[in-house]
Amino acid sequence: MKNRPYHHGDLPSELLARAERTLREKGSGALSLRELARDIGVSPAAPSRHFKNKQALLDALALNGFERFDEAVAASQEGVGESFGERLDAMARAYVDFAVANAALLDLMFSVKHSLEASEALGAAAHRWSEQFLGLIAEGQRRGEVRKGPVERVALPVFAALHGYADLTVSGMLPPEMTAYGLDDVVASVLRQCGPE
Amino acid sequence: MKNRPYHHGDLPSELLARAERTLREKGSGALSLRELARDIGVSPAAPSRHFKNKQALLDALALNGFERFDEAVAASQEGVGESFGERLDAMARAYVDFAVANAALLDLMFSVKHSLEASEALGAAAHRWSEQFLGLIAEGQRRGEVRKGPVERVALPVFAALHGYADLTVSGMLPPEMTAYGLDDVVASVLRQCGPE
DNA sequence: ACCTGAACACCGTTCAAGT
DNA sequence: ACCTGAACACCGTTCAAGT
Repeated sequence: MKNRPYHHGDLPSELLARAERTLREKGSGALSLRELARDIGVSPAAPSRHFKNKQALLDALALNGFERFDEAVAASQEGVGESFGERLDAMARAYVDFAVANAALLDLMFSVKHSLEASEALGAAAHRWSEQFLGLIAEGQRRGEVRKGPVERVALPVFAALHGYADLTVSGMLPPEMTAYGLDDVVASVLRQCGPE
Repeated sequence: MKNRPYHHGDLPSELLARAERTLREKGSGALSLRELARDIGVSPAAPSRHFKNKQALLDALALNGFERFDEAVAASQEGVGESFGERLDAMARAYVDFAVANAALLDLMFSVKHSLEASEALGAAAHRWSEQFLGLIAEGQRRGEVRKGPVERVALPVFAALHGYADLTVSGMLPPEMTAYGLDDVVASVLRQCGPE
């Protein structure tokens, strides 16, 4: 199936793919460029042609993660009702699902230490996602289902609640029995907090 | 001042102290046992007498962090009014202050990968803090300032909002101008969401 | 009991040299 | 253009040996 034109074919994407797999399976601490190269069957110096250093590979992984996150969030809004409650619930569920399925990757995405070049692209990807979120709140306001006020300020507490719940779930700080109704409770309380009047 | 009885005196606590300093100044990635030993003026093998391996030192750091966190949260409740709003505000502020002042440490505390022996002690420390938090909510209910219901379920969305806001602040995902009123907005929205009826 | 010295197997990164 | 081979300076960890 895999056609290696000359030396390898597409080392960069195979590096990314393998890196993400070990990220998922063994955590970010266990990610070694040399091991990656070994598994792929290439010399220890080969990766450096495509990623300046290890951080560059991590940055690429994070960027890729944000893009898929954007897509997942956008997809969650398709074929769902128009009410704010339904749309928020769908988005919250997409958020938490992504977080659970990509725990180590999410950690990377929201980690502080990114190179300067990367944080530009990362900032853009994060911005695209925040635009989706702000759009949801703004539409809720237009429909009169969310209270008035500057959209960023109304959105922040909502964002904090979703992000916090996702983070708590992923880091295992939640009593397991709570995962059953936890998100429902969070969404319900956000709706209560957002309501007009 | 420092009296070195024979070989060093108190290597374990000097290791912890230095480790936390580099954690704060250069992040968790830059923490090296060998460098620590070098700075202290001790052989590379010396640390292993006191911490079985690197993870054990990280565990000890995290545990220590939780203890100080517990204290800071408890201290925030002293000399503050009795209303739920005031007490919640004080606790939220203590939470975020600690998070900002100890970003890398907090990351460690809420990180997934702890050894099994450590996670027992860590779980206990995390439990003590959650007891404080649940106590706050329960008292709010007793005073009729927080709506009724199982205290863990009422508390979870509140906890998620605080934790999420702290995490967003620390990871720099918040537009800087928002840090001025962000926490006020979060606390206000939590109060709205918690209110009875 | 506490630490040293030396060793082992591993890193990330660089750079000449090969194809 | 893409990769290899070899080297460099660093790791964490172990273990005999010293005090």
